Amino acid sequence: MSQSAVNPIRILIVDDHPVVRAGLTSMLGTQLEFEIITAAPSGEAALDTIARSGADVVLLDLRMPGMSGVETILGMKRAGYNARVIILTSFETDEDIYSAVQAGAQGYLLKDTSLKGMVEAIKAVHSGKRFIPRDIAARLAERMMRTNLTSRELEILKMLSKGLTNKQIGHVLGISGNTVKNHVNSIIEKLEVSDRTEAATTAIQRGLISVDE
Amino acid sequence: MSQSAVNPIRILIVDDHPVVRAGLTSMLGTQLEFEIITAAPSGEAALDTIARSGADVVLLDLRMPGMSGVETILGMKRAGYNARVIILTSFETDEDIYSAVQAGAQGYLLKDTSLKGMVEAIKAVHSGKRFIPRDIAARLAERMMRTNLTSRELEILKMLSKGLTNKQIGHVLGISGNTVKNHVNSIIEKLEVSDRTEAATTAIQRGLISVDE
DNA sequence: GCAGAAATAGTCCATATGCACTATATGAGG
DNA sequence: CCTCATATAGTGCATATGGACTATTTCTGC
Repeated sequence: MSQSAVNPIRILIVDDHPVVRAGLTSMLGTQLEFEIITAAPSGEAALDTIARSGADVVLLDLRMPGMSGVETILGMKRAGYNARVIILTSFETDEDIYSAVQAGAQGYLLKDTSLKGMVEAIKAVHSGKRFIPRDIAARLAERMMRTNLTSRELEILKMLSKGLTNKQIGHVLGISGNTVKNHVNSIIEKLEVSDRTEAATTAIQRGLISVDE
Repeated sequence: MSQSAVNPIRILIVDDHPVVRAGLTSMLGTQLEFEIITAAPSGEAALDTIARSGADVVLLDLRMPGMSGVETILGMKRAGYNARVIILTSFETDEDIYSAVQAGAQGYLLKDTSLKGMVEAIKAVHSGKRFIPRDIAARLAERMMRTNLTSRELEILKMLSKGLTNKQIGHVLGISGNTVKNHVNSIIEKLEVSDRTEAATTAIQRGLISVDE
């Protein structure tokens, strides 16, 4: 059974930016084999819509106010919807991509992709394949190889990046400053950096922590 | 002389993302009083186009590969084009906004703005007013009040964020570690942070330094 | 149950950091 | 010419940091 205008791929667009919704609708709407069902502004709205319309492919923005892209994917799974998901985002960190793929996204697209690239990705994902750009796939593999920080280490990393000393961190967490020092040392070792300052900046670069939290 | 469909506001869209170009064209094209001249993918293309078409208002993405938004504004000034400029971006640091306004942008819009907001901004800017959202204007004012780092301090801040010690920085710059320490202390004081680590992370947050340089 | 990972806590020690000073040289602007 | 900002260099000191260890507890996977 091949795709045709008679049996189009039903696409749901989920993005909080009006410009992006209009852009995708306008670009993809020119393709005969696609049918844009709805452009939803949020993950909540998407779950609502998908229940009624039964989309084949969901184009999903990762960063949205309220329910994030990853949360939306998980919500879809919980509700038993098995539409295929393509993540669509502008600026991405390795952590973002990783968690989205972990959650069950089948494709990954950058917003600067051309119409041709998007059509290709949507068709690939709809036919059951995965679609992840080569360079991003490489980074993903590297990310999975990398020794991960434990949740405790991540917690301490966040506090350290806000300028807290080991003693202060220990006080907040109710553990000794010595223990914090141990954690900081293993953070430095795992990230292969030379001190806590570089640990903070590389963590931001890799998306392990964000600048505003 | 009032605006009408007979004498429309001529708009040039400059953005490297096909989706955004399509979205803006589709959204603004519905307005009778606007005429979309071209959607150019880069600053270079924009300078070319503006020479031929004479746009009234330029919607300009700040972050583009090649010629940045700020460079495009400066290029326009040098060439003597006096179209009014609205900056349009997704994620912005205070430094970005500041330099764009310094360069001569009259308006500032986030990409998650609604059609209504965009129309308002374009009309305001075209009629000679400035259009900068209240919260962004506040941040801009705060930014201008803030004591600036000297070029030496900025230089040291960059190295410090890469994990270099004062002694190492001194060695690279050919000055004593004591002097570097003095600079680091004034950086910490000016940024109102508690140590070098927080200095690095706040600098990234404010856009004083970037994560990949 | 046992191995291994993770979190906890500690010691020792060399070095780095942050802070409070003083002091000199230089260049820009009134 | 004088002043101010900047960059330079230094001293002294309390504290923080990073590295190398040992050791106990708890939890998870096999």
